[in-house]
Amino acid sequence: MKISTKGRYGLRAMIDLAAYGAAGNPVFLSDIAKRQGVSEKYLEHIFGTLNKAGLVKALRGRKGGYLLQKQPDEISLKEIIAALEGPCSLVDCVSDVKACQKVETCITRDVWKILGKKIEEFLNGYTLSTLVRMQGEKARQDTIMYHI
Amino acid sequence: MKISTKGRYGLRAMIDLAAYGAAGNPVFLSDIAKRQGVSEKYLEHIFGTLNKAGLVKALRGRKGGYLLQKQPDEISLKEIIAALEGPCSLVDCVSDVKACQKVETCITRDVWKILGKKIEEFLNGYTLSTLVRMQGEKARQDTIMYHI
DNA sequence: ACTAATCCTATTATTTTTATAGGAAATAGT
DNA sequence: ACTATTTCCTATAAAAATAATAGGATTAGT
Repeated sequence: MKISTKGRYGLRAMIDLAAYGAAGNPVFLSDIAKRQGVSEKYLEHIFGTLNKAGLVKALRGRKGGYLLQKQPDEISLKEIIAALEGPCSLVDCVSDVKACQKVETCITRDVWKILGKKIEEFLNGYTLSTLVRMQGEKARQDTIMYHI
Repeated sequence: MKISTKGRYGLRAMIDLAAYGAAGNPVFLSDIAKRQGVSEKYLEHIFGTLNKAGLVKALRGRKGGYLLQKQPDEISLKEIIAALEGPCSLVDCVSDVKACQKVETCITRDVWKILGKKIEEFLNGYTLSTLVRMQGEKARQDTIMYHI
């Protein structure tokens, strides 16, 4: 039960994009990759997925780059993770009843289903703007700590 | 973010063991495997893990089989899943700070940490006896439905 | 001794993850 | 038109994790 690099890198990249693209100007993937310490080539794939999911908008050519498709407070963590990691169904039989014969009687399916819902609700509680704000507060906290 | 077959089969097997071994008599792995529709050879591995984790007790030889190491209401889902799937840390840096350089400043780590805790708490809320009871209720419900 | 159960180690096939590589397509500036 | 710089698309591949299978060793009741 781990988040893959796609989800981890992708989320960090989206926060980066929300922070650095706030003014409405497109952000180069190369810059995000550099700041986040991730291979640009790998990030391309991730942004391809995010693009198809309608979460980012790309401008090609020189002076191109990426923009958020919606406002940071309208993009929930759930959407991002769902796009990159697939739906939060912890077992296949929750989203696809044909995945198991015992669907009707199996109690564990119910438990996994509830937990999946809980995870979704949790992720729905955070938007990109939430995270950007938290990130800012954390950085400031660190600075204060450093000066003491 | 999926539960692997080890976790899925293992949990179902533990519920099975709790239900059929309630009287204190050991249960054959072959019987559990048959009831759960899982390869006996594969279940052996899973029970090896559960054994080392101190969740089940094995009796070898003829008339052998498996017993729960503790009472069904003392075994939480969290213990079972932790034994079979590893700790509920969704990213490595939560349990191992050396896994990433950005640990101090990264806000996503905090989010994953909180979510991991939530999942743990959820799983801690269910014990084997809870699930056996729920299973029983569900079966009864189905029977009633069937008779209508 | 025989039988039936768990235990242990090795092997293997498949799938998923984690990338890398190379070029195509688009666009801004010259 | 040309060039530089960006995203886009497809293919490939190495590594790791998953999902088993196989064969025999060990244990214990009859």
